[in-house]
Amino acid sequence: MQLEKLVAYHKALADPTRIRMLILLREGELNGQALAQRLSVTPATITHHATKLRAASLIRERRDKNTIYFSLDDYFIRTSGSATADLIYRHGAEGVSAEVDPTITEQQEKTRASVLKSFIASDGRLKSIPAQLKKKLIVLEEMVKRLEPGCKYEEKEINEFIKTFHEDFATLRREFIMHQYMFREDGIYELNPPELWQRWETLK
Amino acid sequence: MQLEKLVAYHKALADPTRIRMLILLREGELNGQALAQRLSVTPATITHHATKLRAASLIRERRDKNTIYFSLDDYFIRTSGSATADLIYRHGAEGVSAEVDPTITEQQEKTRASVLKSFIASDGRLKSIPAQLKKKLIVLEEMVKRLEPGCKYEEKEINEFIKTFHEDFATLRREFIMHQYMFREDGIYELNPPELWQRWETLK
DNA sequence: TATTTAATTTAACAATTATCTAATTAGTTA
DNA sequence: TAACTAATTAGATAATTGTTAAATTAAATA
Repeated sequence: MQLEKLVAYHKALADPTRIRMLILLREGELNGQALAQRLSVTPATITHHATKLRAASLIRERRDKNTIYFSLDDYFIRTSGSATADLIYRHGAEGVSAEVDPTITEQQEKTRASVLKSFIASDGRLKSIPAQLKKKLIVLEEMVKRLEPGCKYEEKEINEFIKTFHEDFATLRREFIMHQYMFREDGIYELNPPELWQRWETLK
Repeated sequence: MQLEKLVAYHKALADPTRIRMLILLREGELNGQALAQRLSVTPATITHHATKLRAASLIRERRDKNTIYFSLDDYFIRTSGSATADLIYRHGAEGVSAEVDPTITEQQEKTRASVLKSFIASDGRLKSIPAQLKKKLIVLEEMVKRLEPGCKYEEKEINEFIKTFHEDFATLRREFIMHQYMFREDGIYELNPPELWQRWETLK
């Protein structure tokens, strides 16, 4: 049955230790003992979790002599719009001390300007929502910069804000969450720190 | 912490009763007792699950007199590429007895032909992978029709097959799975029945 | 063959969770 | 106010699951 498979997939991702395993594997393959050490658990625990991750096709294994190396299964390649893949593939920068200043080259700035020019009308409203991820992120970031960091917004306020750009507030509000520009808790919306935003500069 | 939220989200979807709640709600709002009856559990159990789904922003509630109506939260709008949303939003047709024959209008067939013309070269290979979902589905379906129903393929075989169309076999193989053209178990790939395929006819 | 190394299995335990029944709360209506 | 209805809470139970220590397997090497 289809349902069981879906449940199994979510169960596989419904445990902090397993998610942390995936985050570690993002940087390359690791063997069982290394994982055990990094996660402060025993090798037996790693075996246990690896079994579940393997069943959900989230990891692969490779044997070299006595050692088994685990790695991410390419099923798990970054999907635009999957918060899970997003967290895992992005987590690297976070762990490595200070935030890298996202320096933007002249060429990138040119791209940005041209995208904004083609999607934002003279009255400041969106002509359309870009379908291409990179362009969409440029536009979303531009919108979100108009919001106050640390300020809590009601859903209605966010809707009104978005409607000054485009009538389809539901879609855009969802994109804000999906690409980590904002988070929502109990119906209240708030800006994320820019380090969490999905960066268009890193694309294509 | 970011990790906890992600785990909570997957936990929310890691239970068959909760998934079935979402599937039921796809057709419209329902109150607690109705849900309890449809799922053959007690109202108390519904309350229990509703609490978790609400915490993950998957459902909303509306009160009318004594009755509380549950509905899908629009956070949960169909995302291209989410197997979960896919199952839930598609499940309707499945439950309702026989498969509806996907009749294709003349106009749709025209669209299809034109898409195939622009993306498939004269030697049968892909010029590029369409970025737009509908076009992508048309092309994927065309490829997948070349595979044998019921036949089990090794990953290597699938890779070879895809490479006769395009060098990026990893991406395309993943798309096959994601859009339910194929399923994978223990590294073996097999065609899904066409009723499960994501239909381009229903889009846009 | 004996030793070493890495991973897995087994058995046990604690924590979490899905479910129920029974009691309670919140809101409506007579 | 009392009676009714729908949902929630509380408490109990059974099943599942994360973790560990100890025993076992598998492979490599001396």
